[in-house]
Amino acid sequence: MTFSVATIADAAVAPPPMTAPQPRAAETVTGRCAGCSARSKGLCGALTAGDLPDLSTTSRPLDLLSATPVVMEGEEALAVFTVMSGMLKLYKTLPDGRQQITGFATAGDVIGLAVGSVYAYTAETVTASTVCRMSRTALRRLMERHPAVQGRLLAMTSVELSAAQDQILLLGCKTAVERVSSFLLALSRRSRPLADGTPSAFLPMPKVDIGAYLGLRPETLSRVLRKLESAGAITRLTNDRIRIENPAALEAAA
Amino acid sequence: MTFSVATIADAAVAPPPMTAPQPRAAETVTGRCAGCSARSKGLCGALTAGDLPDLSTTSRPLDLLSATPVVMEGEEALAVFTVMSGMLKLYKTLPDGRQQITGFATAGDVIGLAVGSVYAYTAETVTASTVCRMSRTALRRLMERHPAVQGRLLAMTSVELSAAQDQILLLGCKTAVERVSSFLLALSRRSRPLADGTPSAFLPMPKVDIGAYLGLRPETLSRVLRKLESAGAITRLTNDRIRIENPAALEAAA
DNA sequence: GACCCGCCCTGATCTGGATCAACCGGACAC
DNA sequence: GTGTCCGGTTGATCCAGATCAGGGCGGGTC
Repeated sequence: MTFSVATIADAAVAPPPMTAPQPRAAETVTGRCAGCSARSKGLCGALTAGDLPDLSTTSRPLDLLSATPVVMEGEEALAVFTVMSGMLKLYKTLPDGRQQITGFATAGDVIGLAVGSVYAYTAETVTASTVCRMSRTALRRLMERHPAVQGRLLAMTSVELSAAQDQILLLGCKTAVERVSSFLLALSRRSRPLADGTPSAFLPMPKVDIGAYLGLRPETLSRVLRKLESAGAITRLTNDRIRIENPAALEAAA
Repeated sequence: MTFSVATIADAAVAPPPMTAPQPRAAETVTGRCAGCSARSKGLCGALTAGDLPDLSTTSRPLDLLSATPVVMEGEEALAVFTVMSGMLKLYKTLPDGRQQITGFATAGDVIGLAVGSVYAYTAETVTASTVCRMSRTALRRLMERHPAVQGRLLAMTSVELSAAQDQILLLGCKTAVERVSSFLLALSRRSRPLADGTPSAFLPMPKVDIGAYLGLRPETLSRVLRKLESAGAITRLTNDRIRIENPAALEAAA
């Protein structure tokens, strides 16, 4: 059962959470982007403050509940979305329903860039998220007017390509323990350390999604985590937070 | 045992094969690019004939024997290379020696683009090949002078990213039969059909390399090919040429 | 010619992770 | 409260593909 992106995106707009930027009536459209927490990231980081009117008039923020599809594989690629907060999973589906998560998107990431006229993957929120929509034609016009945007897009795509190749290495060569160790290390690099300074990893997505990202069943993931814990490499603080006790041990295992 | 790229590339220049474009003494540098068989592909396709002097003065063709490394993972990324003919394998290596081939490059492909200052993968010829070298600084200058080159680079990187995500799906979800079927179909799309019109696939690389690309051992690859052959989906004409007897059966298996 | 070497193929066996099944505990509805 | 559902965990078993082992063949050198 598929829905059009616009339909879902509009229907699933969440009641405004306190954390999301809410334009006040007196606020100008320029001000909306000026106050954006993701302003320095994503595509927008390539623009100076003077260019903000170009942005504000063409982009529109959306607050989304969790489990909301934003773009659907195979549908016409009409817009791109910059993640402002929250987390999304990007995945591809085989005809028989098997799914492979190709990545998780967080603040600053851009989703929905398509080579052809249709999206190559599905993107769906895993937590309540805020994304900023820009139509494809607006993006094209922005690129023409501001060449730096194209450069930024190239840089971001190159980084993603490199990450995808790392994932190919992981899926093609590594064992279950190596995959999980690599994943936890990568997460811990993007996550703030705990109050006492030890690194940690934040896993808001369900275990089955982590498995679908690493090419493992959730049962296997659970066993590996317990193995790492009993080896003293990690401690499971809560269901979605892991403390890295021994980064060197994880490095060695990855 | 690693060698510097320049050392190997210079040492391994092959005796001029008859098929490679050979600049004659009277030929101008502009003429060299004008006669290039890969002119319309790769980066150069973004340039018009009038821009050829810019290309010819900054790029240099190299004839390479098979099994010659062109760029080495971890070495300083000083140049990019456009493949003019032949085939290269791109791979990443784990500390213990396991290798994952992330792709094969053929005419028109650009290799050596790096996010940071070092190459993220090794590229090595699998057949005798001709590549065209351009320094990173020359590429940067070319992009500044010709914005279309940056656009072309973005398009090529996006296509590669999409291909990498397909490969992630393959490695994360698919069975051995599905992987080989997908691979043969992808190859047959890039390969000319046989004289009688039936599609075919050309596999100049050793079986162990195909395996390293698909995340399979060569023994498994051999068994799967036999299985597909006895199922009537393919016929092995020679060691490096396969006739696709039943594309629909392969599609179904992929 | 004989020999060697690299690549490929085939058979036998092994194993890491998948699959199947059961259970637990927290969130939610009623 | 009770029932249900869903995500996670654990144990038992299975199997696809890895690993181990041997043999064939074509191209190269001497």
